[in-house]
Amino acid sequence: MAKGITKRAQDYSQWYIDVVRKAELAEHSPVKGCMVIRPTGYGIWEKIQQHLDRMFKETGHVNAYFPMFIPESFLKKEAEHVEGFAPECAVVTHGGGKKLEEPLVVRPTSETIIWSTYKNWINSYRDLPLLINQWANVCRWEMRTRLFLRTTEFLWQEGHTAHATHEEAEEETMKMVRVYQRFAEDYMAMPVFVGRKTDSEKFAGALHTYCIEAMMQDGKALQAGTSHHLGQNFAKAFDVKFQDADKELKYVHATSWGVSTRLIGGMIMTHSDDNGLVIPPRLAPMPVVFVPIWRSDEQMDLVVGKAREITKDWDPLFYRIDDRDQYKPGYKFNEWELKGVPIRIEIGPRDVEQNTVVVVRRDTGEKIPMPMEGLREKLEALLEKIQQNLFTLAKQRMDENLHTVDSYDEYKQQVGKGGFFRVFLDHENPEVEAKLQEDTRSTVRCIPFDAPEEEGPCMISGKICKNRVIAAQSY
RNA sequence: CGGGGCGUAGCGCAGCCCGGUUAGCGCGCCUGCUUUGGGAGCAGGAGGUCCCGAGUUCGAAUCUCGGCGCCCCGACCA
Repeated sequence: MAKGITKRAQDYSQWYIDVVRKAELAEHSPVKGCMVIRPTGYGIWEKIQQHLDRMFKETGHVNAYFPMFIPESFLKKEAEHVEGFAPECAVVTHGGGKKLEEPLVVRPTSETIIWSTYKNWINSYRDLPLLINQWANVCRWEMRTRLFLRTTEFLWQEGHTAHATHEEAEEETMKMVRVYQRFAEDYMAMPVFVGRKTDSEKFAGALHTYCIEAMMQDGKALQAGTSHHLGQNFAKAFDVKFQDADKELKYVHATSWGVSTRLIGGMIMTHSDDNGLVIPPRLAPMPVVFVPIWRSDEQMDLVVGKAREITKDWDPLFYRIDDRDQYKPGYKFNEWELKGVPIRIEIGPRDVEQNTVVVVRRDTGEKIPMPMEGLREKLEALLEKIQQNLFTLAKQRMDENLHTVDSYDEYKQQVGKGGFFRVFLDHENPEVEAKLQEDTRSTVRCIPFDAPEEEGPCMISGKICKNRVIAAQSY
């Protein structure tokens, strides 16, 4: 495997870029910071969309679309929101050859344009809850970019809901972060911590933010999805009121939640190895590739013909027969491994004679001889096994790199090596968080939901805290 | 915006310090033959604004000055 990709700790960034490039997922565009998603990468995004969209609809949401341009004044209506987003906004000042009366902001997120519209849609408690999602692109002018993880423009989904009560909005916020958790774990095979963001890390304009945090192979954290309880902040800023059953006029309660193409970056850094990309079966646009092996033209007809015969009733999106004549089998083996296809099937003259094929797992490299009969069912079962195995491996890695630390000295020593740290930290004190970040370049990733109850002194200030938080360096 | 590195064929790079044949190598590409169960071999071939500009010199990819662009590491963030 001399031509593979080497995953050394100090070269982790380079390794990541190599996987993205060599698997032909994406590349930088001529416009700095923007990304061209190639067909292979976009196919994975389509699978993510497909599963998530279904989960949203199962929980009562519908899709809609709102404009990309937002009048600058809209953004300014919610004070915290504008403060949080203004520095990273792209602004359009000219149109039709003339200077615009009011500049248009290219959406960094759509709360403002959506709430200015919801105002017209909501009059009565009978209009609630309003449960809408949109698939869109957004633009954030970040200083430093990295393919999939942080690009100037990126694709995402953003849900925006309106509710009659605080409790109902809270329930929605929690429900959606759990949907993200389920998606990450069951579809991406990526275990996550679920919890609440600290006040300094929460969404600009939210009461609080829930999130899922995943651990990459270098031990760094990746925020993989967020769900915000917006309270009545946007309803008040955009004057969205409804008349309740008790005849009172009330402001609605809002939530918003989103995940982005960053998930693809998370997938890469969770599963890929030195031979390239590893795609969890449920996200694989093409789960199975046949590599026929032949010597002569007659053998080629025989072997390729047999592969076509086996697959004649199969879903064409499930597999591909790689009958390209210009490459040798060894080349194809490596190429499909680089591109992360979960299962490769080798079929040669010997196999045809014995009515068997050789099935090769991308996750373990294991070669399994299988009879041609009932192959499709066996492959489905194996894909499920691979999916489970990838999750188990990632979960093991996360558990192994989860540390419980009480002394700040020890934390400072350990945190640079990667991993998540369960620590007592007075996250209600912004100075403590600021010191943590300055000393260690790490942050509180979340205050986890599913953690045992514990009490202890903050490792920086000594103040007694009711729960441990998860701290780590992050992307 | 700070600190480091780079810019030479489609891609990856050597050459530069110490100026001097026709600017070279690997991959890829084209042609032919042999190959095909883990990245094929041989032979022939195409492909260059040496980032841009100015200067020094008989002579610049190489030295000097100025510019532009990219990558990495920080501050900011999904």
